[in-house]
Amino acid sequence: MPELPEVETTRLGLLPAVCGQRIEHVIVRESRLRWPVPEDFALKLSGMTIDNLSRRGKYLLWHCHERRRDGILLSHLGMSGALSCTNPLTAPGKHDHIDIVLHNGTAIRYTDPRRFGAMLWIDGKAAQHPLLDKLGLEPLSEAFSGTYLYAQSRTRRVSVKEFIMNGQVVVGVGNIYASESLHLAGINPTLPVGRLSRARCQRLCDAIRTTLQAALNAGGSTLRNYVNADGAPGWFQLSAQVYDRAGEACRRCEGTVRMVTQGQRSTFFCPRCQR
DNA sequence: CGAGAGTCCTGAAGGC
DNA sequence: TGCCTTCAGGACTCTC
Repeated sequence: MPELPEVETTRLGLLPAVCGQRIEHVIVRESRLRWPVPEDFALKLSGMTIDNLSRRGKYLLWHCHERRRDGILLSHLGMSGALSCTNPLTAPGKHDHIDIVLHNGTAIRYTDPRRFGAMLWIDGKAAQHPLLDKLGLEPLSEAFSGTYLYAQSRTRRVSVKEFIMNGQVVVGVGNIYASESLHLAGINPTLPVGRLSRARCQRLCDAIRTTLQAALNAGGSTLRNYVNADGAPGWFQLSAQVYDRAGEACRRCEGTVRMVTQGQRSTFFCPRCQR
């Protein structure tokens, strides 16, 4: 499932293929995504030139313009979505919901078996949208620090794991990387976040950075059907320290990895070296 | 406002 | 073999 590193990998893969390209037409085969694809979606996109592809959290922002019209295509991969470059003549599969056909003859194909993803259109130049307005800090930005985590968490009673997965605090830390980051930081995921010391918040911040950066360097991770923009599967999960390893030996100490449920999500951790 | 539960969806996995 | 049930998971949305 795409987490921030996968989304960034997708962005980097698509960037050279779409930048400066005019959109010839758009085919919407299935409009029932996370939110219904608007009726006029294809119409709004047609004729637009893609100027840039940026990312905010796990959202991709396709900045477009026409003669006297600007807009942003906002896309999200949900948990099973993928964007790939393809020949538009290639027969679409069962879950190939949208094709964005470019002037150069290639198509950006959006595939998403579970349809948790999204494709929306924002009129105008400003990246203002209810979905973007309340997002927390980018984990790889300067502003994201131990001090920030400490300050934001003082009054909160949720567990540290649920806290770092809250997109209004920090974006892009999904279920896999939350477990991995906490393991690296040596912090028990069930601790109430409001009780973490300054020093531990700093360790956690560093661990989140390190974990996401490592995944980014590796080209994104994958579970089951994730495919990046070049069609190559990632491999980060092969080096997971705790995720999906319940009952197995901790890779850092003599402990055994345990699974617990937090906020209806599974968490993996080593009770021996995460306290 | 914060916390917790509910919701969308389909493929994989397990039980019988 | 095949049907049925359960579960996972991002993140918005609702309820308390």
